[in-house]
Amino acid sequence: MKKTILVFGMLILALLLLFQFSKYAIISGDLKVELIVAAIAIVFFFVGIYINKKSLSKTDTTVVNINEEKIKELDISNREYEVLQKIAEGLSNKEIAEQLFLSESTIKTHVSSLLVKLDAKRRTQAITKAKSFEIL
Amino acid sequence: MKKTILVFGMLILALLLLFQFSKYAIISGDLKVELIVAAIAIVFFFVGIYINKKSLSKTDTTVVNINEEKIKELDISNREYEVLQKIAEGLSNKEIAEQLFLSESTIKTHVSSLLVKLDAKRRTQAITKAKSFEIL
DNA sequence: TTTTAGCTCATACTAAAGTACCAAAGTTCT
DNA sequence: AGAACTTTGGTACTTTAGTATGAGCTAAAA
Repeated sequence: MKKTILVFGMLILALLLLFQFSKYAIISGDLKVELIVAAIAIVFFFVGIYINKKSLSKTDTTVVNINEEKIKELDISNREYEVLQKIAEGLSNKEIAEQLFLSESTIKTHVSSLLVKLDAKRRTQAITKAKSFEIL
Repeated sequence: MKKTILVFGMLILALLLLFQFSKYAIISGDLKVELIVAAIAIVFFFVGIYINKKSLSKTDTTVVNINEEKIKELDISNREYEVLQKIAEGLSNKEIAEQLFLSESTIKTHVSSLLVKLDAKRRTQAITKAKSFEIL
C-alpha cells in the first residue's frame, strides 16, 4: 500500500515536471514541438502498461473459484469431496484414511464412486477432470 | 493478425493527428499548453493499458510460466519431463508408453526417477509438488 | 413407519504402480 | 576413441489402487 502511494507520488511529480519542461521548451524554442509530444506520449504509454500490469497481478489469484454448482450436478457428496481434495494433495488411500479417522476400505469405496461420477479411470485423471470442472 | 495491423494503423494516425493539432493549437494560442500535454498524456496512458491488455490476453498462458530453471535444478531430463506432463494429464503408464512409442518398462523407469527427483512417494504427489515448483 | 440416501467397513480379487537391479544402445563432450 | 550421461528395455518382486459385492448404521424424507 505504501508502495502504491509512492509510485503515484512519483507519477504526479513526473507529470508536473513534464508540464514545466514542455512549457519552457516551447516558449524558448529549444526543442521541436513534435519531439516533446512524442516524448510525453511514449512516457505515458509505458506508464499505462506498468499500471495495468500492477493491477492485473493483484486480481490474478481471484480467478480460481470453486464451482459448487458443478459438484452438486455431478452428485458428489461431502465425504467424497473431502476425499477428492486429499487425493489432489497427493495422499495415498491409507494416508487419507488416517487423516479422516476412517478405514482404508471406506476410502476405497469413496474413491471408486468418485471415479464413476467424474468418469475417470484413475485418481490422477480424477484430479485433472476435477480441475477442468473448476471443482478443485 | 489483420486486426493488429488495423489497430496499429489507427494508433499511428491518431499520433499524427495529435501532432498536427498540438502544433496548430500552440501556435494559434487557442489552448493552454498544459491542457494539450495532459490530453496527450491521458490518451497514451489508456493506449498503453489497451495494448498491454491485448498482448496479455494472447500470451495469457505466460502468466503461469513454467519455471525452466527449477527443472534443471531438479536435474529432470527432457524425457522425464515429457512423462511428467503425461502423468499430470491423468494417463496410465501404459497409455503414456503408447503415446510416446515406448515400452511400459521405460515409462516405469522414468516415473521412478521422477519420484526420486521430486521427492514424492506417488505420482499424484509428484503432480502437486511439480505444480508447487511451477514446473507444470 | 417404511424408504431413501449417505457413510461406514469387510472380503476377495484384478490391475496398476512402483522398486531394485541390470544391461545395451545412442549422444555429447573431451 | 573413451567417458559420462540419457534413453531405452527387461525381469522379478512388493505395494497401492481399484472393482465387485454385501452389509450394518444413521438421519431425513415420504
